[in-house]
Amino acid sequence: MNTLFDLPAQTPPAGRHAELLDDLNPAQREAVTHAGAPLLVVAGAGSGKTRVLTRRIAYLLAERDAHPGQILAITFTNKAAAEMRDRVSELVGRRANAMWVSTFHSMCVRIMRREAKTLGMSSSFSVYDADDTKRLITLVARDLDLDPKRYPARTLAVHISNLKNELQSADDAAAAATNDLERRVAEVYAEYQRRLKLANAFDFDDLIMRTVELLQVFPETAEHYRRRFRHVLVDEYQDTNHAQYTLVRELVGTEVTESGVEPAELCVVGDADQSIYAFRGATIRNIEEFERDFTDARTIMLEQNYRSTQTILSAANAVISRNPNRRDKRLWTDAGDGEKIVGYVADNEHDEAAFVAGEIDALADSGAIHYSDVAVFYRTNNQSRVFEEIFIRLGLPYRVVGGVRFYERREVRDMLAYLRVLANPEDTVSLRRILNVPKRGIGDRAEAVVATHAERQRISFAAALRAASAGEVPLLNPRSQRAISGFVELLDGLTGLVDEGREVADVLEEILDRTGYRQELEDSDDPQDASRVDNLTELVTVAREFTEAAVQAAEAGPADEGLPQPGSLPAFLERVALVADADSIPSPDEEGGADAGVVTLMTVHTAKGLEYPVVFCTGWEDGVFPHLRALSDPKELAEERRLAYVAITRARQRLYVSRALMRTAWGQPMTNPESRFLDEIPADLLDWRRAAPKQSGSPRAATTWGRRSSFGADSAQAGIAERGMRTTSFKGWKDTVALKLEVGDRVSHDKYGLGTVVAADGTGPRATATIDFGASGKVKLMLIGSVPMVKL
DNA sequence: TGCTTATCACTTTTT
DNA sequence: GTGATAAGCA
Repeated sequence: MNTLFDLPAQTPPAGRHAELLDDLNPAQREAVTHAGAPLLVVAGAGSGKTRVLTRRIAYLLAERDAHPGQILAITFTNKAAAEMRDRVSELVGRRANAMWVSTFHSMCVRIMRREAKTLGMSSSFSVYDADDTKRLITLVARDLDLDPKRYPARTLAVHISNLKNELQSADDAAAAATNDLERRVAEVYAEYQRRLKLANAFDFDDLIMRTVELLQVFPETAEHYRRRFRHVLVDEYQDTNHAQYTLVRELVGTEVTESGVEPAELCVVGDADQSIYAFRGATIRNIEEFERDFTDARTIMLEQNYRSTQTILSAANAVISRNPNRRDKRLWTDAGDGEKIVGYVADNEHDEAAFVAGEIDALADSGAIHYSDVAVFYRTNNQSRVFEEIFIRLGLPYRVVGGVRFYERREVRDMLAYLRVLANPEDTVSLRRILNVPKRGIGDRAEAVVATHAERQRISFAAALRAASAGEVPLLNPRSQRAISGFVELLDGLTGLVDEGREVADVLEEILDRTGYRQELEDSDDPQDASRVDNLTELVTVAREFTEAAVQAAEAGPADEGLPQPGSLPAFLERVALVADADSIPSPDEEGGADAGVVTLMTVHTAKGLEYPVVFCTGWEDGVFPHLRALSDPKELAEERRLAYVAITRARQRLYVSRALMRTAWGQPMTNPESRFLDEIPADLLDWRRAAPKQSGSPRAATTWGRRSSFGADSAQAGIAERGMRTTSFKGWKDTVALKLEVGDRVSHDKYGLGTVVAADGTGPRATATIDFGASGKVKLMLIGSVPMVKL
């Protein structure tokens, strides 16, 4: 390791750290050395973004006399944060430890732990993740007597989250509400927020929003952080939402404060073309408007790519260029054209998987690659199944990344809920989760009685539970009361262990024993429960290692400010809440050697930020990728296209694109037309290993279908006649008596593809619609019964 | 209280 | 096809 700055005698004078710059291209160098005005680095895929960021930090320390403590670098994932810290450490040595390199969320937790009291919270607050949030909203919605069909918790949660991302309070939401749903959401939001506070908890969105609030309402607090952080760097800026953008602005400051604190130096790095999280509130507005948001801002474009062949880049450029209103950017490389992109049209998803498996096998046999060089991408998680089936059959080693995560498994979450209650007794969601887990005779009825008591007495659920245990809740039957007393005693006993300072893993073991949780699983004959036991054992191991790591860290140096006692229960819970297991992705370079590694399977979203020598992009069909839900909305379609761009640009040497003519979804077969993105790849870059039958060039499947079947007025019964060979079918639509269509509606038909309603006649069972399917022509269809078509 | 059966609805998910 | 919730019954 190069520990330049730990060796004072050898520290060269300023201006001599040429090695920080000499292997950079001119644009990169400029991004590293730029000083003063806010800087936006537009970093195309594979253009050396991380290198620029880490070098810039090293440069700030070496050449511009910045202190590590003045540096704040913000990322979205812990993995990215860890990588950045490591790479800076390699350049500057241990001094890197004094920097704040963290995710938005852990940064906020860190600030809030210190400032919680200012906002009326205790610093032992819990952090609620999506699942906790949904549970609490379910409770709230039930208490407000909302019909769960009309207002599902999921929907409410999404709306509330969006509001928070826009920094809208419940009052704001109520004031702005224009329809029933919005009014209900505002109501739920207000009550949900009240309950969060009662539970001494923040949800993920709160962490950001309330930190913004803190900085805005308490200028002296804001100034404290501004004084401290003179350099703020933000990675993946295209993924920031409004709240995060505001947070950055507040941290940096926009003008000199009264006491003379200048705005900090800001550097953000991002690529609007790789923005794929709009559905979570990310807005590329932040990157597009950077120059307007920050006066005198400077923009530097990184377009030279060090990852892929020119063929791959040309395909990526061609696809992404179809997106409207985008800043033009063209990736290039001096690495040469490389192989053509291999295309394959499979009969069905099994055929597609077999092709992929066969290809991987052949490449591996030829010695050209290791399994770990290969990644298979798909749009949705359920597509992984066919690949797994065939990989298992062929004995191809693989690994699926994503899907149900370790920390989302029920048994793990149950144990964590116990721990959270021990750390924060007011954590109602966790408390109610474990109330009757494992079964101990405290049923829904008893729970409801306690909840009502809490509400009436205006006390917390925890307090009401204690009251119930002491027999102070008259409506409770004696049997339930005994059960509750037993539960309260159990918790008290466990709390005693924590107070004694027993380590987390020991406490976990005790919970597993004393609650009978482990016993119950071991006695079960459900094979799933055996793996649950394994997961719990794993959790104990994780906790054990966590404590050991903390002990070692404590020997290495003093504890960091703003963090819980290392190795403690709160520290463990924080790690689990904010770190999860994102870093479980095997990287190609770590594997190899004697071990050829495994093939990696994942969604395109998960693949962002990764790269592989060989990439299979599968399921490129309209309705799959781009996803059906995105077809009707140009904004969502543009996001799908960015997703395609991300997928393509993950590949270093070889890229495969495949689709299936027919695919089983939700138990029913459906045919999908070729993905429009396939069509957007220039034909000369593609080598079709197997093309679609009966077609030249690559006309849309919908077109072919439409031309072949001669639909006229007399085939108005098409919707019924074709039932047997129906392709798409979704339960919700199958039994619709009549699809209500109006002129101008957009529809998606199983065979004809997308169309626009040009005429609608008749009502009820005689209703018909004339629809213009573009290239497939105009078709008149009956709307009765099973219509293989959806309104978009 | 708790087990069984019916019903539904189904992207993506850094934290 | 699946997994998650809700009503129905022992």
